[in-house]
Amino acid sequence: MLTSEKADTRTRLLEHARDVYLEGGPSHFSLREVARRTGISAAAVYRHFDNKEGLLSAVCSEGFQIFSGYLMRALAEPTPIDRLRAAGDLYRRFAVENPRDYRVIFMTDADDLGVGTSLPSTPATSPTFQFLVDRVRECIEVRAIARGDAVEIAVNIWAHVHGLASLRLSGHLSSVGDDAAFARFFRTSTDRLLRGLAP
Amino acid sequence: MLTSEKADTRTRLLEHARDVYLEGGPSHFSLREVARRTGISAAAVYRHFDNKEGLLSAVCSEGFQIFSGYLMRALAEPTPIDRLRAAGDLYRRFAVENPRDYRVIFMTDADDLGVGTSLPSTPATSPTFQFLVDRVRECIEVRAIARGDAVEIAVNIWAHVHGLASLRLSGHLSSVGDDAAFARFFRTSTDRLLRGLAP
DNA sequence: GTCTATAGGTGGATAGAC
DNA sequence: GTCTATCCACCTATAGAC
Repeated sequence: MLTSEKADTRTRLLEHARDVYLEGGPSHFSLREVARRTGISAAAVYRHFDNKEGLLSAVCSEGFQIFSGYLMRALAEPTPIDRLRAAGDLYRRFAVENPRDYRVIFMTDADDLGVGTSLPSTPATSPTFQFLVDRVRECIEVRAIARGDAVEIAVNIWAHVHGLASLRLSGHLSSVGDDAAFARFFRTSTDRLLRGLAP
Repeated sequence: MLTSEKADTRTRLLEHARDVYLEGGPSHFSLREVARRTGISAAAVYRHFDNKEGLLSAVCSEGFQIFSGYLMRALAEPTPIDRLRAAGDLYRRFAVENPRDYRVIFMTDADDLGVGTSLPSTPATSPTFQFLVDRVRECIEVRAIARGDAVEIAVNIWAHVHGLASLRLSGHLSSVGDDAAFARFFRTSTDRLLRGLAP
Protein backbone atom coordinates (compact mmCIF):
# COMPACT_ATOMS: atom_id res chain seq x y z
CA MET A 1 0.00 0.00 0.00
CA LEU A 2 3.03 2.20 0.33
CA THR A 3 3.38 2.57 -3.39
CA SER A 4 0.60 2.03 -5.86
CA GLU A 5 1.11 -0.16 -8.90
CA LYS A 6 0.26 2.47 -11.44
CA ALA A 7 2.91 5.07 -10.76
CA ASP A 8 1.70 8.61 -11.06
CA THR A 9 4.02 11.31 -12.27
CA ARG A 10 5.00 12.38 -8.79
CA THR A 11 6.10 8.85 -7.94
CA ARG A 12 8.03 8.39 -11.16
CA LEU A 13 9.63 11.75 -10.57
CA LEU A 14 10.73 10.55 -7.16
CA GLU A 15 12.16 7.33 -8.55
CA HIS A 16 14.20 9.02 -11.21
CA ALA A 17 15.25 11.70 -8.77
CA ARG A 18 16.61 9.00 -6.51
CA ASP A 19 18.56 7.52 -9.41
CA VAL A 20 20.06 10.82 -10.34
CA TYR A 21 20.92 11.65 -6.76
CA LEU A 22 22.51 8.30 -6.06
CA GLU A 23 24.48 8.37 -9.27
CA GLY A 24 26.08 11.74 -8.92
CA GLY A 25 25.58 12.91 -5.38
CA PRO A 26 24.11 16.20 -4.24
CA SER A 27 26.33 18.35 -6.43
CA HIS A 28 25.33 16.78 -9.73
CA PHE A 29 21.67 16.60 -8.93
CA SER A 30 19.65 18.68 -11.36
CA LEU A 31 15.97 19.15 -11.95
CA ARG A 32 16.45 19.07 -15.68
CA GLU A 33 18.07 15.66 -15.63
CA VAL A 34 15.30 14.28 -13.47
CA ALA A 35 12.70 15.82 -15.75
CA ARG A 36 14.44 14.42 -18.83
CA ARG A 37 14.38 10.88 -17.48
CA THR A 38 10.84 11.17 -16.30
CA GLY A 39 9.83 12.40 -19.72
CA ILE A 40 8.39 15.74 -18.77
CA SER A 41 9.65 19.27 -18.99
CA ALA A 42 11.70 20.82 -16.27
CA ALA A 43 8.98 23.33 -15.62
CA ALA A 44 6.41 20.63 -14.91
CA VAL A 45 8.39 19.47 -11.92
CA TYR A 46 7.29 22.57 -10.09
CA ARG A 47 3.71 21.29 -10.19
CA HIS A 48 4.76 18.42 -7.93
CA PHE A 49 7.47 19.91 -5.74
CA ASP A 50 8.12 23.40 -4.49
CA ASN A 51 11.64 23.53 -5.82
CA LYS A 52 14.86 21.59 -6.09
CA GLU A 53 15.21 21.29 -2.34
CA GLY A 54 11.73 19.89 -1.97
CA LEU A 55 12.42 17.10 -4.41
CA LEU A 56 15.84 16.50 -2.92
CA SER A 57 14.66 16.06 0.63
CA ALA A 58 11.95 13.68 -0.48
CA VAL A 59 14.64 11.56 -2.08
CA CYS A 60 16.88 11.48 0.97
CA SER A 61 14.24 9.95 3.19
CA GLU A 62 14.17 6.83 1.03
CA GLY A 63 17.72 5.66 1.64
CA PHE A 64 17.13 5.95 5.32
CA GLN A 65 14.18 3.60 5.10
CA ILE A 66 16.30 1.01 3.33
CA PHE A 67 19.00 1.36 5.95
CA SER A 68 16.52 0.70 8.72
CA GLY A 69 15.38 -2.41 6.90
CA TYR A 70 18.89 -3.83 7.02
CA LEU A 71 19.49 -3.20 10.70
CA MET A 72 16.19 -4.57 11.90
CA ARG A 73 17.11 -8.00 10.60
CA ALA A 74 19.59 -8.23 13.46
CA LEU A 75 16.67 -8.92 15.76
CA ALA A 76 16.45 -12.42 14.35
CA GLU A 77 19.51 -13.41 16.38
CA PRO A 78 19.05 -15.20 19.71
CA THR A 79 21.28 -13.34 22.17
CA PRO A 80 22.11 -9.68 22.82
CA ILE A 81 25.75 -10.01 21.76
CA ASP A 82 24.72 -11.90 18.63
CA ARG A 83 22.28 -9.16 17.80
CA LEU A 84 24.94 -6.51 18.30
CA ARG A 85 27.38 -8.40 16.11
CA ALA A 86 24.70 -8.96 13.47
CA ALA A 87 23.84 -5.26 13.52
CA GLY A 88 27.46 -4.44 12.78
CA ASP A 89 27.57 -6.92 9.96
CA LEU A 90 24.33 -5.63 8.47
CA TYR A 91 25.66 -2.11 8.73
CA ARG A 92 28.59 -3.19 6.59
CA ARG A 93 26.31 -4.96 4.15
CA PHE A 94 24.13 -1.92 3.75
CA ALA A 95 27.19 0.20 3.03
CA VAL A 96 28.64 -2.24 0.51
CA GLU A 97 25.36 -3.10 -1.19
CA ASN A 98 24.02 0.46 -1.23
CA PRO A 99 27.14 2.58 -1.45
CA ARG A 100 25.44 5.61 -2.86
CA ASP A 101 22.70 5.56 -0.28
CA TYR A 102 25.35 5.23 2.36
CA ARG A 103 27.18 8.25 1.07
CA VAL A 104 24.03 10.29 1.04
CA ILE A 105 23.13 9.40 4.60
CA PHE A 106 26.45 9.30 6.39
CA MET A 107 29.04 11.02 4.27
CA THR A 108 27.18 14.22 3.59
CA ASP A 109 27.19 17.28 5.76
CA ALA A 110 24.41 17.08 8.30
CA ASP A 111 23.58 20.62 7.24
CA ASP A 112 23.30 19.76 3.57
CA LEU A 113 21.01 16.86 4.31
CA GLY A 114 17.86 18.51 5.47
CA VAL A 115 17.70 22.17 6.40
CA GLY A 116 14.22 22.57 7.71
CA THR A 117 13.02 19.69 5.62
CA SER A 118 11.02 16.65 6.62
CA LEU A 119 14.12 14.52 7.05
CA PRO A 120 14.53 12.25 10.06
CA SER A 121 17.07 14.78 11.34
CA THR A 122 20.56 13.43 11.77
CA PRO A 123 21.28 9.73 12.22
CA ALA A 124 22.46 10.36 15.78
CA THR A 125 18.97 11.29 16.94
CA SER A 126 17.04 8.90 14.75
CA PRO A 127 15.10 5.80 15.77
CA THR A 128 17.73 3.83 13.91
CA PHE A 129 20.49 5.06 16.18
CA GLN A 130 18.24 4.34 19.12
CA PHE A 131 18.12 0.78 17.83
CA LEU A 132 21.89 0.52 18.28
CA VAL A 133 21.67 2.02 21.74
CA ASP A 134 19.12 -0.62 22.64
CA ARG A 135 21.42 -3.39 21.40
CA VAL A 136 24.21 -1.99 23.55
CA ARG A 137 21.96 -1.64 26.54
CA GLU A 138 20.83 -5.24 26.47
CA CYS A 139 24.44 -6.35 26.12
CA ILE A 140 25.30 -4.42 29.24
CA GLU A 141 22.38 -5.97 31.08
CA VAL A 142 23.56 -9.50 30.43
CA ARG A 143 27.18 -8.47 31.13
CA ALA A 144 28.24 -9.15 27.56
CA ILE A 145 30.00 -5.80 27.59
CA ALA A 146 31.23 -3.67 30.48
CA ARG A 147 28.98 -1.31 32.35
CA GLY A 148 28.96 2.21 30.96
CA ASP A 149 26.95 4.91 29.25
CA ALA A 150 25.05 3.01 26.57
CA VAL A 151 24.72 6.04 24.33
CA GLU A 152 28.40 6.83 24.50
CA ILE A 153 29.34 3.25 23.78
CA ALA A 154 26.88 3.16 20.90
CA VAL A 155 28.43 6.25 19.38
CA ASN A 156 31.79 4.61 19.87
CA ILE A 157 30.72 1.53 17.96
CA TRP A 158 29.00 3.57 15.32
CA ALA A 159 32.12 5.64 14.69
CA HIS A 160 34.16 2.47 14.37
CA VAL A 161 31.95 0.78 11.80
CA HIS A 162 31.43 4.05 9.99
CA GLY A 163 35.16 4.56 9.79
CA LEU A 164 35.59 1.17 8.20
CA ALA A 165 32.67 1.61 5.84
CA SER A 166 33.48 5.13 4.74
CA LEU A 167 37.15 4.46 4.12
CA ARG A 168 36.10 1.47 2.10
CA LEU A 169 33.63 3.45 0.03
CA SER A 170 36.11 6.24 -0.51
CA GLY A 171 38.45 3.74 -2.05
CA HIS A 172 41.06 4.16 0.66
CA LEU A 173 40.87 0.52 1.71
CA SER A 174 41.23 -1.02 -1.69
CA SER A 175 44.43 -2.65 -0.42
CA VAL A 176 42.32 -4.91 1.77
CA GLY A 177 41.03 -6.79 -1.24
CA ASP A 178 37.61 -7.65 -2.57
CA ASP A 179 34.30 -7.41 -0.74
CA ALA A 180 34.70 -10.80 0.89
CA ALA A 181 38.12 -9.85 2.22
CA PHE A 182 36.72 -6.59 3.47
CA ALA A 183 33.93 -8.48 5.23
CA ARG A 184 36.50 -10.57 7.08
CA PHE A 185 38.59 -7.56 7.94
CA PHE A 186 35.49 -5.77 9.13
CA ARG A 187 34.64 -8.65 11.43
CA THR A 188 38.14 -8.89 12.84
CA SER A 189 38.22 -5.18 13.40
CA THR A 190 34.91 -4.93 15.19
CA ASP A 191 35.78 -7.95 17.30
CA ARG A 192 38.87 -6.11 18.50
CA LEU A 193 36.72 -3.21 19.58
CA LEU A 194 34.25 -5.53 21.31
CA ARG A 195 37.17 -7.07 23.13
CA GLY A 196 37.98 -3.60 24.41
CA LEU A 197 34.39 -3.17 25.51
CA ALA A 198 34.20 -6.50 27.33
CA PRO A 199 33.76 -6.54 31.12
CA MET B 1 63.60 28.02 0.04
CA LEU B 2 60.41 26.18 -0.65
CA THR B 3 58.43 29.36 -1.23
CA SER B 4 59.95 32.68 -2.16
CA GLU B 5 59.03 35.85 -0.32
CA LYS B 6 57.82 37.73 -3.34
CA ALA B 7 54.95 35.59 -4.47
CA ASP B 8 54.69 35.18 -8.20
CA THR B 9 51.34 34.79 -9.86
CA ARG B 10 51.51 31.05 -9.89
CA THR B 11 52.02 30.97 -6.14
CA ARG B 12 49.24 33.44 -5.43
CA LEU B 13 47.01 31.45 -7.73
CA LEU B 14 47.79 28.38 -5.70
CA GLU B 15 47.05 30.14 -2.41
CA HIS B 16 43.68 31.43 -3.52
CA ALA B 17 42.87 28.13 -5.15
CA ARG B 18 43.47 26.46 -1.83
CA ASP B 19 41.10 28.91 -0.13
CA VAL B 20 38.39 28.33 -2.66
CA TYR B 21 38.80 24.59 -2.52
CA LEU B 22 38.78 24.46 1.26
CA GLU B 23 35.78 26.71 1.52
CA GLY B 24 33.48 24.91 -0.82
CA GLY B 25 34.94 21.54 -1.54
CA PRO B 26 35.56 19.99 -4.94
CA SER B 27 32.11 20.66 -6.31
CA HIS B 28 32.17 24.41 -5.77
CA PHE B 29 35.69 24.86 -6.99
CA SER B 30 35.78 27.07 -10.05
CA LEU B 31 38.59 28.58 -12.07
CA ARG B 32 36.71 31.83 -12.40
CA GLU B 33 36.46 32.32 -8.66
CA VAL B 34 40.15 31.61 -8.19
CA ALA B 35 41.00 34.04 -10.97
CA ARG B 36 38.72 36.68 -9.46
CA ARG B 37 40.45 36.51 -6.09
CA THR B 38 43.89 36.45 -7.59
CA GLY B 39 43.02 39.50 -9.62
CA ILE B 40 43.57 38.08 -13.06
CA SER B 41 41.29 36.90 -15.79
CA ALA B 42 40.07 33.36 -15.95
CA ALA B 43 41.88 32.88 -19.22
CA ALA B 44 45.24 33.80 -17.71
CA VAL B 45 45.06 30.81 -15.42
CA TYR B 46 45.72 28.59 -18.41
CA ARG B 47 49.19 30.14 -18.72
CA HIS B 48 50.07 28.59 -15.34
CA PHE B 49 48.11 25.38 -15.27
CA ASP B 50 46.89 23.06 -17.96
CA ASN B 51 43.29 23.15 -16.84
CA LYS B 52 41.06 22.97 -13.80
CA GLU B 53 42.34 19.55 -12.83
CA GLY B 54 45.93 20.67 -12.93
CA LEU B 55 45.28 23.47 -10.51
CA LEU B 56 43.13 21.26 -8.34
CA SER B 57 45.68 18.53 -7.89
CA ALA B 58 48.36 21.06 -7.02
CA VAL B 59 46.11 22.30 -4.24
CA CYS B 60 45.41 18.88 -2.79
CA SER B 61 49.06 18.14 -2.11
CA GLU B 62 49.26 21.02 0.33
CA GLY B 63 46.81 19.77 2.93
CA PHE B 64 48.66 16.52 2.99
CA GLN B 65 51.87 18.29 3.93
CA ILE B 66 50.14 20.00 6.85
CA PHE B 67 48.73 16.69 8.00
CA SER B 68 52.16 15.11 8.05
CA GLY B 69 53.40 18.01 10.15
CA TYR B 70 50.85 17.23 12.82
CA LEU B 71 51.56 13.51 13.04
CA MET B 72 55.31 13.82 13.19
CA ARG B 73 55.06 15.69 16.47
CA ALA B 74 54.10 12.39 18.07
CA LEU B 75 57.74 11.39 17.90
CA ALA B 76 58.46 13.73 20.79
CA GLU B 77 56.90 11.23 23.20
CA PRO B 78 59.16 8.87 25.13
CA THR B 79 57.61 5.41 24.69
CA PRO B 80 55.99 3.54 21.79
CA ILE B 81 52.54 3.47 23.36
CA ASP B 82 52.80 7.16 24.20
CA ARG B 83 53.75 7.90 20.63
CA LEU B 84 50.82 5.87 19.34
CA ARG B 85 48.42 7.65 21.68
CA ALA B 86 49.89 11.03 20.73
CA ALA B 87 49.52 10.20 17.06
CA GLY B 88 45.83 9.53 17.63
CA ASP B 89 45.40 12.77 19.49
CA LEU B 90 47.25 14.74 16.83
CA TYR B 91 45.10 13.11 14.19
CA ARG B 92 42.05 14.46 15.99
CA ARG B 93 43.64 17.88 16.34
CA PHE B 94 44.43 18.03 12.67
CA ALA B 95 40.84 17.17 11.83
CA VAL B 96 39.35 19.69 14.24
CA GLU B 97 41.79 22.48 13.47
CA ASN B 98 41.84 21.93 9.70
CA PRO B 99 38.39 20.56 8.97
CA ARG B 100 38.37 21.49 5.33
CA ASP B 101 41.78 20.01 4.70
CA TYR B 102 40.61 16.88 6.44
CA ARG B 103 37.58 16.65 4.21
CA VAL B 104 39.68 17.06 1.13
CA ILE B 105 42.11 14.36 2.12
CA PHE B 106 39.95 11.74 3.77
CA MET B 107 36.34 12.39 2.90
CA THR B 108 36.70 12.68 -0.84
CA ASP B 109 36.60 9.84 -3.28
CA ALA B 110 40.06 8.45 -3.82
CA ASP B 111 39.24 8.65 -7.51
CA ASP B 112 38.35 12.33 -7.39
CA LEU B 113 41.55 13.17 -5.54
CA GLY B 114 44.18 12.52 -8.11
CA VAL B 115 43.54 10.68 -11.31
CA GLY B 116 46.93 10.36 -12.83
CA THR B 117 48.10 13.49 -11.07
CA SER B 118 51.16 14.08 -8.94
CA LEU B 119 49.29 13.38 -5.72
CA PRO B 120 50.83 11.19 -3.04
CA SER B 121 48.37 8.53 -4.16
CA THR B 122 45.92 7.47 -1.49
CA PRO B 123 46.58 7.92 2.22
CA ALA B 124 46.75 4.17 2.66
CA THR B 125 49.95 3.90 0.63
CA SER B 126 51.52 7.16 1.73
CA PRO B 127 54.56 7.71 3.93
CA THR B 128 52.16 9.15 6.48
CA PHE B 129 50.29 5.90 6.78
CA GLN B 130 53.59 4.12 6.99
CA PHE B 131 54.30 6.33 9.99
CA LEU B 132 51.28 4.85 11.74
CA VAL B 133 52.35 1.35 10.81
CA ASP B 134 55.74 2.06 12.35
CA ARG B 135 54.13 3.25 15.58
CA VAL B 136 52.10 0.06 15.73
CA ARG B 137 55.10 -2.08 14.98
CA GLU B 138 57.18 -0.65 17.79
CA CYS B 139 54.25 -1.11 20.16
CA ILE B 140 54.11 -4.76 19.20
CA GLU B 141 57.84 -5.10 19.73
CA VAL B 142 57.66 -3.89 23.32
CA ARG B 143 54.49 -5.92 23.90
CA ALA B 144 52.36 -2.81 24.39
CA ILE B 145 49.83 -4.33 22.04
CA ALA B 146 49.23 -7.91 21.04
CA ARG B 147 51.17 -9.60 18.29
CA GLY B 148 49.55 -9.33 14.89
CA ASP B 149 49.80 -7.91 11.38
CA ALA B 150 51.00 -4.36 11.96
CA VAL B 151 49.47 -3.08 8.74
CA GLU B 152 46.10 -4.60 9.49
CA ILE B 153 46.11 -3.21 13.01
CA ALA B 154 47.16 0.18 11.69
CA VAL B 155 44.26 0.21 9.27
CA ASN B 156 42.05 -0.80 12.13
CA ILE B 157 43.17 2.14 14.25
CA TRP B 158 43.01 4.50 11.33
CA ALA B 159 39.42 3.51 10.57
CA HIS B 160 38.50 4.07 14.18
CA VAL B 161 39.94 7.56 14.48
CA HIS B 162 38.68 8.44 11.03
CA GLY B 163 35.19 7.33 12.00
CA LEU B 164 35.24 9.60 14.99
CA ALA B 165 36.73 12.52 13.11
CA SER B 166 34.51 12.28 10.06
CA LEU B 167 31.29 11.90 12.00
CA ARG B 168 32.35 14.90 14.01
CA LEU B 169 33.08 16.98 10.94
CA SER B 170 29.84 15.94 9.29
CA GLY B 171 27.96 17.32 12.25
CA HIS B 172 26.64 13.93 13.28
CA LEU B 173 28.33 14.05 16.67
CA SER B 174 27.15 17.46 17.72
CA SER B 175 25.38 15.77 20.63
CA VAL B 176 28.77 15.07 22.17
CA GLY B 177 29.30 18.73 22.94
CA ASP B 178 32.03 21.23 22.20
CA ASP B 179 35.53 20.52 20.95
CA ALA B 180 36.87 19.88 24.44
CA ALA B 181 34.13 17.36 25.11
CA PHE B 182 34.84 15.73 21.79
CA ALA B 183 38.52 15.53 22.68
CA ARG B 184 37.65 13.65 25.87
CA PHE B 185 35.26 11.37 24.06
CA PHE B 186 37.86 10.75 21.40
CA ARG B 187 40.39 9.73 24.01
CA THR B 188 37.97 7.44 25.83
CA SER B 189 36.96 5.87 22.57
CA THR B 190 40.45 5.19 21.32
CA ASP B 191 41.46 3.86 24.72
CA ARG B 192 38.69 1.30 24.43
CA LEU B 193 40.08 0.16 21.13
CA LEU B 194 43.61 0.01 22.51
CA ARG B 195 42.27 -2.12 25.33
CA GLY B 196 40.98 -4.50 22.69
CA LEU B 197 44.40 -4.52 21.07
CA ALA B 198 46.29 -5.19 24.28
CA PRO B 199 48.16 -8.48 24.70
C1' DG C 1 -0.67 19.48 -15.47
C1' DT C 2 1.93 20.13 -19.03
C1' DC C 3 4.02 22.69 -22.42
C1' DT C 4 7.21 26.43 -24.78
C1' DA C 5 9.71 30.48 -24.19
C1' DT C 6 12.48 33.18 -21.66
C1' DA C 7 15.14 35.52 -18.17
C1' DG C 8 19.33 35.41 -15.78
C1' DG C 9 22.89 32.82 -13.65
C1' DT C 10 26.84 29.52 -13.13
C1' DG C 11 30.82 27.36 -15.26
C1' DG C 12 35.15 25.63 -18.67
C1' DA C 13 37.76 26.58 -22.36
C1' DT C 14 39.66 28.96 -26.63
C1' DA C 15 41.12 32.81 -30.08
C1' DG C 16 43.52 36.63 -30.96
C1' DA C 17 45.07 41.34 -29.73
C1' DC C 18 48.58 43.53 -26.92
C1' DG D 1 51.53 36.73 -19.54
C1' DT D 2 47.63 38.96 -19.55
C1' DC D 3 43.72 40.80 -21.45
C1' DT D 4 38.86 41.00 -23.76
C1' DA D 5 35.61 38.79 -26.32
C1' DT D 6 33.38 34.86 -27.32
C1' DC D 7 31.27 30.26 -27.57
C1' DC D 8 29.07 26.61 -25.52
C1' DA D 9 27.25 23.92 -22.00
C1' DC D 10 24.82 23.62 -17.94
C1' DC D 11 21.63 25.12 -14.45
C1' DT D 12 17.07 27.31 -11.49
C1' DA D 13 13.03 29.43 -11.86
C1' DT D 14 9.05 31.98 -13.77
C1' DA D 15 5.25 33.52 -17.22
C1' DG D 16 1.67 32.48 -19.88
C1' DA D 17 -0.64 29.62 -23.50
C1' DC D 18 -3.22 25.27 -23.87
